Amino acid sequence: MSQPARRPTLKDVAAKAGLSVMVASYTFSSPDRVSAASRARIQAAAAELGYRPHRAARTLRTGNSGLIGVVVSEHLSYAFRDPGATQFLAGVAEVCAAAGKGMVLLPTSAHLDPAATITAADIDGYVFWTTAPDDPTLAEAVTTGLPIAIQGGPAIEGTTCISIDDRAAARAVSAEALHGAERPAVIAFPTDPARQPATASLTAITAVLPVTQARLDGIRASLKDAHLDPAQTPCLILSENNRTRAQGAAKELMEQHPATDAIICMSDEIALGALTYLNQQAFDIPEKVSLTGFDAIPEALDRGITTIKQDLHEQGRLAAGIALGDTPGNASLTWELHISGTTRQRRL
Amino acid sequence: MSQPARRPTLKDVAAKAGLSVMVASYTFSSPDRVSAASRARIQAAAAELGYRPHRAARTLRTGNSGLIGVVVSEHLSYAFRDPGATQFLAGVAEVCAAAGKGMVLLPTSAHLDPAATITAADIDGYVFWTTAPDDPTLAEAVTTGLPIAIQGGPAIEGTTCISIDDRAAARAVSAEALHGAERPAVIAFPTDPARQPATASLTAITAVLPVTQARLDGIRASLKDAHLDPAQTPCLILSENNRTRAQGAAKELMEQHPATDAIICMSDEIALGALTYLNQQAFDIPEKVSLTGFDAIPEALDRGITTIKQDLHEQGRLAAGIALGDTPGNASLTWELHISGTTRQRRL
DNA sequence: CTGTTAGCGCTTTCAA
DNA sequence: TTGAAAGCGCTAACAG
Repeated sequence: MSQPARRPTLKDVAAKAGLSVMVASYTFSSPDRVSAASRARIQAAAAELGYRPHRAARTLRTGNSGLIGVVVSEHLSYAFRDPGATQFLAGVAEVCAAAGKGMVLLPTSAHLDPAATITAADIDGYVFWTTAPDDPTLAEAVTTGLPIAIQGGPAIEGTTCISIDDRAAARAVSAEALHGAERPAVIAFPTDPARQPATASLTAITAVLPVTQARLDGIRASLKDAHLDPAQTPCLILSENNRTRAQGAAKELMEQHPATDAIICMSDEIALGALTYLNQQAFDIPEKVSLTGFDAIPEALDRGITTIKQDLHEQGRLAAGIALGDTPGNASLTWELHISGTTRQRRL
Repeated sequence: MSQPARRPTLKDVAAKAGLSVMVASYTFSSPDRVSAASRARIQAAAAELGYRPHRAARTLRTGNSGLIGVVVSEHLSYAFRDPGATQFLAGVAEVCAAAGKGMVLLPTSAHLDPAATITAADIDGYVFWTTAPDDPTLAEAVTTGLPIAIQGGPAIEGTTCISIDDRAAARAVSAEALHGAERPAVIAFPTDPARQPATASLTAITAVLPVTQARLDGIRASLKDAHLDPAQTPCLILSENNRTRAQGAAKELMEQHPATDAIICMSDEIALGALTYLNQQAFDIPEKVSLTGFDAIPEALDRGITTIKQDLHEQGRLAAGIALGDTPGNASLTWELHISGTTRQRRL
């Protein structure tokens, strides 16, 4: 009878090589401490047995796991739907891959205990995608004392916030939408987790996510800059950052406010949906209606949307670095106004 | 002097509650074994100390980690770029979230040791996204003896392949493209990892990925069904499943073969790129040129592309279930031909 | 229902 | 350069 299949351990390897467990251990963790001859014997034995280091045992002993935890909002699957999140996470993935680290997408949902979530894996650091200041999962993560990077804020003690100045950028891009406009409107991100779609006056709105709030503030500022009244500016709040919904919202907007001559969209995803509707209806863009987005996703650039360029991919790389233990440099993140075909020229 | 901060252990909790370690352990793992009174005392002590179970220790002891490993091709960031992968992974994510399991995206790249990759985390099962039969990472995963689900194949001993009959589906959708066509062409996925773009006759092509090969075979079969010659059918091979590249390929195709009257695209992503070009050039679709895709991603449905519906999201759910230990049911996966505006009507 | 004992596989510590 | 011992935090297996 052969032995029942059992995963070989260092002990097995050592026995096979006729050396002590420690020589085997050193061979994998600090090869230089071992003589070349011993090293070779251990390696041969390991190969023959199909030995593989046991990660959990190593983690238990050393205290780190080679994994970083990524937390993306309420629905994990959102990570694969939102184009911004997607770009950001691709950057995170790149750094993890280069460092040979794994990336754990942590499940989050209202009915899961945040503590359980955060503990669900042994993790060396966390990356959060845009969340609310009172996110319990975030609070839980902070108590671990591990490095935490948060894209888009909130800026919280014990974490590193990776974010451009959304307020300034939103102000700048809105200003482009507002050239020659008298009756602007806004299509906005959801303002709270419940995600009720709604229409309101711009002054009446506050948002839970810092990013959303900052962009709203920027838009309000640019309205004032242009001597327009936020209280008179309709704002459609979507239930999701999604181009199909945005298309519906644009329809609703133009039917209820047919004189609208500028649509400020809080993201390119929204702008793409609005653009589809406007094109279908053969609105003259930008002459009759101007349109702006935010984020400069490739498709928006292709379709000539005036928007804000920010490098979410690079931000992902940065965030991953911080989660892996880089000391957070104070490199302030840049954005750039990308003026294209959906806005009217600045009058000289 | 206060104690140096140390993460509290079960022992601390037990001591504080004046009970044994095991009562504390049971309180977390099988609460029913413990009297309500003890449970309450343990919970109170745990809360006060900020106790959190130590995952690695539990993993070391029990042998499972609550994590599943996801392997996506060469570039991890591809997981967040390809719309098909994205739908699939959203499904995986959903099941993981519901089960309270984490999802580890394992880094893979040519210069990383596959063994290291597979070992990079303690994992209870694997999900692979479409890979090649000789993928060394896959081979390594198989040696672990853990459950493995592979979307799109290869179908390999020791794994569960989650896939529709791509050949039959490709044959069916191509047949739609070919109604009334005499000079068809194909725009195809990359055929090998080196991903050289190329143009060739359809007969000359073989592909590394089973999915690609099956779709090619199906297309060839439908050409024969229609008494057309695969050897006369140009096939453009892309370097990436990407609509921008597909748009360029469509341009190249129509410039070099202006009489082309049907374009069979291996995915909706490709079809969307081709459609953009054809629309720009004001080709009459479907009268002058018909067009088909594959996968039924939402945008393709919106734009009226004739395509194959398959539920990648559901396949992701299935794959996750298998990786989490479900016994692979033999539910054969279905697909459905979705006929829309980009193909000519079948002649009666 | 509660407690004791042993040990998961590895690496730190210290000694040879 | 190598080795023996100890123990990381937890839970399976068995008593009581």
